[in-house]
Amino acid sequence: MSRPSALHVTEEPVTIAERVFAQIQKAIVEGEIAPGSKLSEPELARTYGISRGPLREAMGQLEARGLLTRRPNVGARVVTLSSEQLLEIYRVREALEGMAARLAAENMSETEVDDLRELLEQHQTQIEQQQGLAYFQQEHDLDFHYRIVQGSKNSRMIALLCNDLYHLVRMYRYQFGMASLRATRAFREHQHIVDAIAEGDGELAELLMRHHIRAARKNVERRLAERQVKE
Amino acid sequence: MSRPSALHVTEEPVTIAERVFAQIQKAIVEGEIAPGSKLSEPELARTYGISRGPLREAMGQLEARGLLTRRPNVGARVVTLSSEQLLEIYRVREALEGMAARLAAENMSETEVDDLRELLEQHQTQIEQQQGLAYFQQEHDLDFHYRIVQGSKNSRMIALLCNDLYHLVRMYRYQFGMASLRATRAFREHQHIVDAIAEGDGELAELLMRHHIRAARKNVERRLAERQVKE
DNA sequence: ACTTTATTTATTGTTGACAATATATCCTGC
DNA sequence: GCAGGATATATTGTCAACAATAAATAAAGT
Repeated sequence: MSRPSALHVTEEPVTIAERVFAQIQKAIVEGEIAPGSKLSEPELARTYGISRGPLREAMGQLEARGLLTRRPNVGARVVTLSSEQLLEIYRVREALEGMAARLAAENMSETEVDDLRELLEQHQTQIEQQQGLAYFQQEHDLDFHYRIVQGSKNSRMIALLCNDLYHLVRMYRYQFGMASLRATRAFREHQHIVDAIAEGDGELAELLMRHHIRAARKNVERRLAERQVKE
Repeated sequence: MSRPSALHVTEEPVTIAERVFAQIQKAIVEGEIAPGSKLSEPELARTYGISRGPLREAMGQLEARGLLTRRPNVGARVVTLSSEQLLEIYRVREALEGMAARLAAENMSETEVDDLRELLEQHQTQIEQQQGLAYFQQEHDLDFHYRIVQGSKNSRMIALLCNDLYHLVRMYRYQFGMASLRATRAFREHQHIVDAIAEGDGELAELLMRHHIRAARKNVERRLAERQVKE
């Protein structure tokens, strides 16, 4: 089962396992299948109208993506991403996205940079509509970070972040509604990153991106600490 | 099928799929199953004495690890890692291992650092026996980089590098026999990295590690260029 | 009433068979 | 001899059934 991607070529046959993998992934990320919940193969097979064979294959891929864990003879359970794990992911993101920004500065065409600026304009409109109170990243090509990673032209990095980690991050966002409350600042940081990329300044792009992700991590840390005090 | 790890707890049941996954992974990494070769399910099932169901699950996991690709209705093929892809992996490694070294400087205990120095002593003996001509990294706990990543205590990073990428790197080494010819220099760099970690200097540890990986990448680039001239 | 043991039920892991698809082989025409 | 079409064969994807294991329930003991 090859990994489904957003740029799926429609002539290529798609196995049942691949289709169901995408459906279950979406259901998990969006919380329709709750974190921590036990997955029943017979039930899921009935729900999707397939046999358990391809369902198990789909579940294997979901496990490989970190969205669920499986224990032999016991079954599969959707992950509950602890705050420690979320912070771990931010460390990985800092490293990888920093490097991605550096590579994007080297590899992105002028057209691509223009497209990215246009995306930021859309984001600006969005922020204004929310009166500077929130900055949501939408999926895939509408997500600033996703676009930078694509701009790195490093397929391994793209696979790690866009196929794996970003799903986990989105899952956490659905769960805890962690819209960025640093909207205007985050937006400005995005703009600076694009400026550095446009100038082909890889070192600066990396520095700015790492700082940006680190600030987001610290923000998450702060909010987790606040929540802990509340409990 | 949970990911088999080197620290496998023996009381936990191991499915056939997990067992065969490990066997096939080893066979692929060590070149026993040649890069580029087509995998036949009936043949592999006969070889390992199992049915095709768990074999397919194992192959799904191998695909998730990047060791093979699968096309619907066509079958699976062991990857041939191109030089571009190898260089991509070095970029990812530079980013992740740099961050891992930083985290190791924060998280490793004195005992762990001592153990690491001891490993380096063994490595020194090895280099002397080879008259400074080669510096092989052996598997897992005997591999310097593996140990640093473990020292990061970041499970996500460990999963990405130790469970995924390092297998690919080892596969390439088996294929092209790319023992490090910068033995004494690489060894000295390892020592400096450990020094920085021992001092708890995360920034320096990261800088040194990144430089080390970058030097290795440039070395690979140079050798690929030389080989191209030869052809 | 609570704990332990035994039994039942449901689920997970595996197998072999069938359907669908691709590949290999054979045949015909130029 | 080569190209294209037809046929045969092998492989891949899926299904349903069986075996093994864990969880749930019931029964027995204290």
